[in-house]
Amino acid sequence: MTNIRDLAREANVSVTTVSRVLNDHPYVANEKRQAVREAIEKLGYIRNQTAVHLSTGMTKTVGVMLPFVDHPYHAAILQGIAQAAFDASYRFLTWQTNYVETHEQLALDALAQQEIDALIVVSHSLPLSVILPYERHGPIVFCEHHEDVVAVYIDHYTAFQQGLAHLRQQGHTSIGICLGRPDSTNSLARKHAYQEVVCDEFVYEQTLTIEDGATVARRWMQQKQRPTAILTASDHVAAGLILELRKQGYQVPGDLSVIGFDGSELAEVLAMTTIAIPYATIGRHAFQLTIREDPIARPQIEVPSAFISGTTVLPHA
Amino acid sequence: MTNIRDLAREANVSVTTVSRVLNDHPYVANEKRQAVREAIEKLGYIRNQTAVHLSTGMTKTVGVMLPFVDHPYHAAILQGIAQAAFDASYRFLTWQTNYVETHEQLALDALAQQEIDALIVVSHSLPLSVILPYERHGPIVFCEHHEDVVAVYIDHYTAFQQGLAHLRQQGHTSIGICLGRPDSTNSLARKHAYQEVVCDEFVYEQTLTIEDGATVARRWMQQKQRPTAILTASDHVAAGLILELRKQGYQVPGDLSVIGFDGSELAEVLAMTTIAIPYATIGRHAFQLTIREDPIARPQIEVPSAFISGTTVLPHA
DNA sequence: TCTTGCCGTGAAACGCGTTTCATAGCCTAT
DNA sequence: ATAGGCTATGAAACGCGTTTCACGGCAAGA
Repeated sequence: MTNIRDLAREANVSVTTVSRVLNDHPYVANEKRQAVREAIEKLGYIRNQTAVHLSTGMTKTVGVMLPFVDHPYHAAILQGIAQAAFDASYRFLTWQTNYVETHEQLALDALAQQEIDALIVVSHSLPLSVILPYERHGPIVFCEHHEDVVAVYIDHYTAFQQGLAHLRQQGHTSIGICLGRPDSTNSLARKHAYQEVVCDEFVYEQTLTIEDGATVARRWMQQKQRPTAILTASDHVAAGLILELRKQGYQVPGDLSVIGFDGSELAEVLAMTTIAIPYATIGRHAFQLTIREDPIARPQIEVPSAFISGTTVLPHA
Repeated sequence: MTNIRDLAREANVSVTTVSRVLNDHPYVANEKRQAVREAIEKLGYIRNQTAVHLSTGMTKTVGVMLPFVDHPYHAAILQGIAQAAFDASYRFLTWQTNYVETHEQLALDALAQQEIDALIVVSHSLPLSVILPYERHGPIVFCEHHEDVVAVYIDHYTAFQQGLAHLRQQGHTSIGICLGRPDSTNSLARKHAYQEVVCDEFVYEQTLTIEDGATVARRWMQQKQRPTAILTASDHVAAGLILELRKQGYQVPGDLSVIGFDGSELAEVLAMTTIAIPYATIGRHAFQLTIREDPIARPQIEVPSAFISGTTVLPHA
């Protein structure tokens, strides 16, 4: 492999000058610049990026810690990160953690070991007390709300309030909710909004996928005391719920009103009442925050959710 | 930042010995090994990975070139890659290209510039004549079939034949197909299978998403001459098609039989007839092929598809 | 007793681009 | 005429871990 010293020799200049040409620095005479360019051409030189990384002390790479790359919600955030990173000529490394703490730790290690310049935590199970000390090695941005961290998030409390208010306006008093991981930050905020207005609790936990939604449907069908409406934590869960109910001969919204969450394509095609979240925007903001200039301040960005009226909610008699 | 020379000084050994301790090499006396460990502890040493990368000439990182990170089909492959890479202590960098050739080129550049050790091409639009020369910089593995390249793929020709044969057995003679990018390798294979058995062609192109499926439904409804069955190139397209038709009062499979493609959760909950593809397996194999020992041979792995009988196909009178 | 051979250790080279600092010529403002 | 500033250029240091090579010591096989 030819390196810049070979180029310098070939072009009769110093390595400094070669480096300047490579980086488009000014203060290089045109003849020398030309000579270096010819040497590059002649010797087929290709810049070694790992050397650049070592030399500059940065990798122009951010890490992304997320539980699953193939779940629609996370993939949508990833999409936003991918786009913003691309625009800024950054790369991103992904740690798919499955919420396993030792796997999450590897992403933190990578930050400490200077493999990445910054870390975006989409979702985590390690406590903040473990994660935050790593901020001394580089910016860490969260995609969910915590006090005193850099974060871009949506207000799940308010979003759920909106959904619940809508159902109550429609006369529903017996309302159920579907949550993901029961103790996640987001679930706690949702449960909080729920418990403020509801007496009889119908909480379905660990619902993440379409299949989980179908499972909720089966549980609902077997219940003696049933809610007349369910607010879910994802369109996929809602879709599984709706489709399974209909498959079994129930009416949605006739027998059960359902509200989704995400504002996905799936909600659109099912004409689902849902709460739209701009996930790609979250990803983009998160990336932007990693490369912000001020490393001291801890900005927080709240992105808005939007209630979308569809055909899966009916007034309750 | 403390480095191994600081450690060597602190522990009264040479940097070589420190390196050996760090890498668990034998031939280090226990006292010295212990002394180095204490120095690491005392000085809070953290290995600089970029230096390791430069020194060893490899990054333990593979690149993934794919059009979209948030499309179910690609995300599923990514999932397999993520898992296999994790198991092998590798990382992966993702280039989301949107099929833009200049973006694809950046992934190739990264391979040449030693940012990644190998590249997995999930899908591409650059011609092979541009891509293959980069094999001299590291292994390149494709997730679709081409002659004389390292590849892991499914036989779309045979898979489509299966679907078509099923429809014909059920008495359908007027059959339509949905394709993605019309000139992609996979689409060509599919079209090939289709044109071998069908006279009247109903080809719906550029279908990738649920929304695209709904669009196909609208087109189908407006057609005078309509197929009685449609074979799609993805479950999402099929789902959009089915749900839109039902929303408009048509019967599936009564008015139109539909076969999906992927074997996704969505197909399962819709009890869709589909062709299941083990995408995660493709991703895993692809990763394995990047770190294979023999860099000369060009192995190919064909992964099987599986016809899954559901409730979206009805015999034609 | 002599030769292998393994254990243990370190100096120095290596991978390679960036950046600091010093130097020098030349022009402009005072 | 002189100080100050800009253009140009290169030597050398820097970032930092790995690896090659050489060498001393000791034990086992010949």
